[in-house]
Amino acid sequence: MNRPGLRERKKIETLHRMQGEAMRLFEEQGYDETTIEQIAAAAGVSPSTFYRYFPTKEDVVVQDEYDPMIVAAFQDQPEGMAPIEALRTALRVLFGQFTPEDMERVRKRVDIIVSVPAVRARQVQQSVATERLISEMVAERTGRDATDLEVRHFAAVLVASWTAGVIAWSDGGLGEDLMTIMDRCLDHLERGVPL
Amino acid sequence: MNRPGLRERKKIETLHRMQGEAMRLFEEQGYDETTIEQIAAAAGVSPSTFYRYFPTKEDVVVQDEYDPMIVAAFQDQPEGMAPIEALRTALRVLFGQFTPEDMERVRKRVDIIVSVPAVRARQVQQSVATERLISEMVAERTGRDATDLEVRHFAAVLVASWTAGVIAWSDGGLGEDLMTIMDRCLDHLERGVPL
DNA sequence: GACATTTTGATAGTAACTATCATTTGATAG
DNA sequence: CTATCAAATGATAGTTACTATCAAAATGTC
Repeated sequence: MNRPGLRERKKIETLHRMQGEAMRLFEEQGYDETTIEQIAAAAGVSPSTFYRYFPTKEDVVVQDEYDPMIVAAFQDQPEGMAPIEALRTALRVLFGQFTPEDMERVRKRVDIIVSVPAVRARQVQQSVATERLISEMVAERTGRDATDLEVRHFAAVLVASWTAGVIAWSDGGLGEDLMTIMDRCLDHLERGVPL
Repeated sequence: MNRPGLRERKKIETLHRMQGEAMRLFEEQGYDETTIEQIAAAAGVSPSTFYRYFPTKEDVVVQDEYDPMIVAAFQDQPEGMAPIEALRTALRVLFGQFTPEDMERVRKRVDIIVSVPAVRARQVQQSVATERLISEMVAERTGRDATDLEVRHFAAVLVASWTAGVIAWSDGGLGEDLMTIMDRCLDHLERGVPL
């Protein structure tokens, strides 16, 4: 069996070091004021290496490994469960595994995503991929086609709901925790967003 | 009263010429393969002038004058009307004023928005502004606060629904017209996106 | 026609990103 | 342990979007 190996371990370590140093520099001097050269230098690598790990500067903030976890948690839910309910439960399970440090990291990232337009834009590109993922999972679950208007609409609206929740959580200070806000958003959505 | 004047007329003309030439070049040789220098040259202006009209290359596709029209049409709707219904009607009114040529132009723009990630990202930044606009209009109408979670959630989800509709329309070939698709999306949303 | 103001053009510079090739480092077989 | 191969890194040069600044031209006003 393929044990991790020094090579792979070093790569992961380098990746995390670059992300860590980048976040530190962003906090200290701002996103736009930080160059890739600085990030690379702080992490002890060349700019070339930076670009091998992150296709764009924005990715150093946006990139994470949560998507496959969500997919797994979603598919763990029982067949008969309604899609929106399955997703809610999946998120609950995922958050349950997060340490407070994880949450703090997420919050810092979201802060930048919300406040730097270019990063937010990049995040949205990610969301498009997530939408497709949801469309496919939901299509499989309901026996519909993934290109069906209502399936795609469901995915788009759900991602928007989720995003709105995260943003509200991030700039809402320490008011409520993320899951509570998410529940309120999903409830509101299920009722047809009445006002 | 301020009559248009030669100066303003020329500016509008220059703006439209740049957008027109840009769209032509994008169609002919692709978005990424077209430089701002080329667009400026084709429109008979300097690159400096291009940047005075459009802050980014993406804006030449994304920028339009529809937002204020939507706001106006929305505020024309009777007080008592539910927000989602008022918006639906406002859109219907707006589309009614569009010529087939307008629609063709919109479709070409949407094609690029959907297919070029950078442009789509820029469009999303616009959408964030639109969300805020909707939040404020809805807040005024319902007597709530514009920073209220449910108000912001409503705006976010509504913009997502609308966007999903436009995208489906754009790559759905000549199947249905935009307003029909929009109606289906808004209906689906009002019912709580059941599947 | 003279003057003020707005719009444009030209120039130089920064930084993100790409492409390419030589160099180093970790994995592997003998 | 060494020789060899593959993967990862570094260095270099170049393109292009975008910024800042100042001089020149076009337009509006008296």
